[in-house]
Amino acid sequence: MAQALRFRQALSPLNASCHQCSLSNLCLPLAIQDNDLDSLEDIVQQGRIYNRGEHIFDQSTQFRSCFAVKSGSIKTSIITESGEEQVTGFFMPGELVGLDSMSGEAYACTAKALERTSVCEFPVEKLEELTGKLPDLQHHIYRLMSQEIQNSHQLAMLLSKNTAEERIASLLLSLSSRFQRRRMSPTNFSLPMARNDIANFLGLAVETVSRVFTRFQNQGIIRARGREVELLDVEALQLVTREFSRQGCQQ
Amino acid sequence: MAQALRFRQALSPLNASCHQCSLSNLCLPLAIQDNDLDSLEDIVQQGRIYNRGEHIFDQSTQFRSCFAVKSGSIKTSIITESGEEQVTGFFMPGELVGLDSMSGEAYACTAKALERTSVCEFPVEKLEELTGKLPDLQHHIYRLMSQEIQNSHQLAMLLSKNTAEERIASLLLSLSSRFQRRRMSPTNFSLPMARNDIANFLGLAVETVSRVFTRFQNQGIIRARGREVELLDVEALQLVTREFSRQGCQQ
DNA sequence: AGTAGCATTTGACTTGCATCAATTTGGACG
DNA sequence: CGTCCAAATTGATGCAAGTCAAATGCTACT
Repeated sequence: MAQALRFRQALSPLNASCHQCSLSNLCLPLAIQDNDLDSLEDIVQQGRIYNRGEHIFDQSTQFRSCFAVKSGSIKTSIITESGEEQVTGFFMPGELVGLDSMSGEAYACTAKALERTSVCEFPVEKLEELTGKLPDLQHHIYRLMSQEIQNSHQLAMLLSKNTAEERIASLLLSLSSRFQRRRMSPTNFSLPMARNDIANFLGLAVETVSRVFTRFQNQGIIRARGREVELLDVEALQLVTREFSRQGCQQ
Repeated sequence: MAQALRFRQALSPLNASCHQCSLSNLCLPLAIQDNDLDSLEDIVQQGRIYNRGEHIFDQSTQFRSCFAVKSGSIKTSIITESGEEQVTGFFMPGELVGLDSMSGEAYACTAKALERTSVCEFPVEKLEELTGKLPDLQHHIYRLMSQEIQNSHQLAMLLSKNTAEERIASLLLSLSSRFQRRRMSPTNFSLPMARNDIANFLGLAVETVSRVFTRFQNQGIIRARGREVELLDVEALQLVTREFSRQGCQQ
């Protein structure tokens, strides 16, 4: 019986060790030596499973850990005193949530499961201790945080310079490439988030998102039924995201 | 002669050691023990002085160092292939530039001196080595990077949810508090950047920035002559930034 | 299976800000 | 000290996207 249990644990994606985890090369690419992975594994806690809509943490939670998404997906958002929400990101398997909270006592944002989601938990205290010992791991964390800053700058650029169509095309392409990284279809996937979240993330009204989706559909660029999306013409999408820049060139 | 030179070095703000630097408690707050400061000082290079408009680095420069602003100010921006510019931040004395570039080979943005500006240079390789040895310093860097992510999220929120007036009020208040941190007047300062940079940063047209400035002036909230700004009614400004939220509350 | 309560879509109308155009101001420099 | 060019201001107009309103589609729950 104990044998059977151990066996089950080894196979279940939810309890997979870092070594076995199919995401380890996303979550902790190259950087980490095999024996370093052992040390990391010592501090990783298998997080629980969250149902759709459940909070992993919110802005009143004391900051304790970062979380790697194992399966499912998470949205992070800032909620202002007045209840306004600003979605700051969507996180898919292999991506790390909580890096923006490494200053301050409480989390800087609220993280909510968009669907049934499982995570790995990295207690920061132990993580910092470990990165002090493993230069490669430290370097990797720096990279991830820096990447997070860049992503956010890209978002700011999108928000300040691009039209609704361009923003949505960008998001679709971003999702596409992230599905591809996980060896899933880059052209046929189901959106983990609601139209509302897309709109909020991209600084648009829901109605506008909806309209752009149907416009893209009428142009034969995508096919969308609810959350199911098929990218029919990726090149056209890429063209949309660059439309603005091309105009800039012509001047 | 050698004596005289050493003496000059010790006093000049441009060559001040970290111990002597008046900014050290901004740039490296509390976190750093006194003897740790020695180690840090060993790796810090006294950067040169940049004239207004000079590049500290750009997106084609190989990433090598982060820079702390000692005097003057810097603007960072992303320049797209098509020449579009998106200003991503303004950096004043005591603030650290380049954290967004810690992934990748080249800098993620372009940094330009807004006025005559001097910097300290931290070669990343040595910095990473040092943070591996000094947990407090490592923690501090994590904090700074995390703060940078949060700032960028705040900017995204500003861009996606707030009106022109709210954005500009926010910027003025941000500058105000940063001047205050440096023990300078929080109500009477001169903008280091042009209207153009403000507009770009806030996702507005220059004309709009100009109009909002005069509107604020007519309302008696500020007084502005070119780059010289006086905040006459800080509370009113704060009220402007919250106007949106208040409406949200009323619903 | 039926219903309640959201999420999404579609249409009609409004508006804040961009754009275009024309001055005015101001700083650098011979 | 005047000249020149870039920065800033001001005015007039148009449009992309927001808002309001209503219909339809989902999905979960009893």
